[in-house]
Amino acid sequence: MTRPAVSHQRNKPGEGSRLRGRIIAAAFEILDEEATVDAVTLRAVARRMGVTAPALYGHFRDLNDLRGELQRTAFADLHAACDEAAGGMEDPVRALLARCQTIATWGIEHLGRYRLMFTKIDGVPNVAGQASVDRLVAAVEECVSARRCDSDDPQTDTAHLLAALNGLVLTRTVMDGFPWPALTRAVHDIATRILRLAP
Amino acid sequence: MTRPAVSHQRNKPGEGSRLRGRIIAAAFEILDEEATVDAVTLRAVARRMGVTAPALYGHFRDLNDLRGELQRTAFADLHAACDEAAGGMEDPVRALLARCQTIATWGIEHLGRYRLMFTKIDGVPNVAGQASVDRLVAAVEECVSARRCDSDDPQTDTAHLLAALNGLVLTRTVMDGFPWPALTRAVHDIATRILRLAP
DNA sequence: TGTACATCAGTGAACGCGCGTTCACTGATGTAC
DNA sequence: TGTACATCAGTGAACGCGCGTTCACTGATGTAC
Repeated sequence: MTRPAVSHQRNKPGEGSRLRGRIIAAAFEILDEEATVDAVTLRAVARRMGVTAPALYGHFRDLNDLRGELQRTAFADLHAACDEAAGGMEDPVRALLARCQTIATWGIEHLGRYRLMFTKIDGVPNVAGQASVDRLVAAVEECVSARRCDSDDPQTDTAHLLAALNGLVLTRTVMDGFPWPALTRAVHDIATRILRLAP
Repeated sequence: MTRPAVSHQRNKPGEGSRLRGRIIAAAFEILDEEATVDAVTLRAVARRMGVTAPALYGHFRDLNDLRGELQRTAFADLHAACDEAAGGMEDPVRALLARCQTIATWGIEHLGRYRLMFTKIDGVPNVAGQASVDRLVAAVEECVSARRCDSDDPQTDTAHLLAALNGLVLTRTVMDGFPWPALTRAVHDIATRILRLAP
C-alpha cells in the first residue's frame, strides 16, 4: 500500500463521528477532480484522508452505502444552491430561470457529483432526484399562477424540463469538441420554450 | 478461469477477421443485457464468445480501442435506424419527429450502447456523436425551408434538441420510480417546443 | 496423389494491479476509584 | 493527586477476485513440390 497523502490526527473517543463528514468531503474532492463515478472507491477515499480503508466501515456499511449518502448529500447541496440563487427574487419567471441556470452551472462545475446523482446504485431506482422535480414543479406553478407560464400540466412539463437540463449538462461535457452554444443561452432557450414562459 | 459458455469453431487461416464482427456483436449483447458500460471487459467479451481474452488482441490494440469501435458502430446503427424511420416520409416535420422518436426508443431499448455512445473514452473528446447533430440539423433545415419550423439558428436549436432528447433517455432510465409522462408524448412535446415546429 | 512445410488463429499460463471486505489488534483517551 | 481500567477510533495484515496485458506455444489448414 502507498503511504497516505495526509497523516491523520486520531479523533478522541466519542468523536469518531467527525470522520463521517471528512469521508464525504474527501469523496466529493475526488469526484470533482476525476469527474468519474468509479474514481470513488473506499481505498481512494481513505487514501485521500490519510486513513486506512477499514476505518470507513465504522460509518458506512459498504461502498454502496457511501455512494447513496453521497448522492443524497449532493442533491441537498444542489437544492441549497438553487434556493440561494432564487432567494429574494420577486419575479417568478426570473426565479425559475435562476434555478435552471444554477442546475446547469453547478452540474458542469461539479461534474463528478452530478454524474453520481444521476446514477443507479446497485440497481435500486434513484429516488433522491425526485425532490428536485418537486421543487422545480413548485417554482413552475408560481409562474402559472402569475400567468407567465402557459402550462396546463406543470408536473409533466417540469419533468421534461429537468430531463432536458440534465441532458444539456451530460451531453456537453462528453462531446466537448462540439461548438455548443453558450450555456446561459442554452438554458434560457430550453426552459423558456419547454415551459412556454412569457418574459 | 471459468469455462467458456460457448465453444468456438476456429477460423481458417485468412478468415481471422471474421472474429472482429463476432467481438463487436458479443460486446453489444453484453451492453444490451447489463446496460452498464463497465460490463464490457475484454475478458467478458471473450468469455461470451467462447474464446480466450488474448485472442482479441489480434483485432483491437487494447480495451479502449474496442470501446471506440463500439461507439462508432453504435452511432452508425442508430443513424441507420433513424434513416429508416424517416425514409419515405414526404412531410419534413413528420420525418424529423420520427427521427427524434427513434433516437429515444432506440436509446432506451439499447441502453448500454447508448450510454457508451455518450461516454468519454480515455479522456478523448467524443466526436462520433457530432455526425448525429449534423444529420439532425439537415432534417431541421428541411422544416425551416418548408416554413414549418420557426428557427433562425438551426445549428444551435438542434444542439439543444439533441441534448434534451439525450437527457430524456438518460434521466428516465435512472429515475425509474418517477411517474414520467409517456415517452412518445415527451419526445413530441420537447421537439415541437424547442424547435417551434408547426404541425 | 503424397509429403514436407509455412502460416497464423487462437491457447494457456503467468504477471502485477487495485479493489472490497474480514479480522484480530493497539494504543491514546476519558473515567472510576 | 495518582492509578487501574474500559472504551473505541483507527491499524495492518491478509483473503480472494476480476481485470488488462505479455508471452511462448500449438495445431489445423492451405500450399509448394
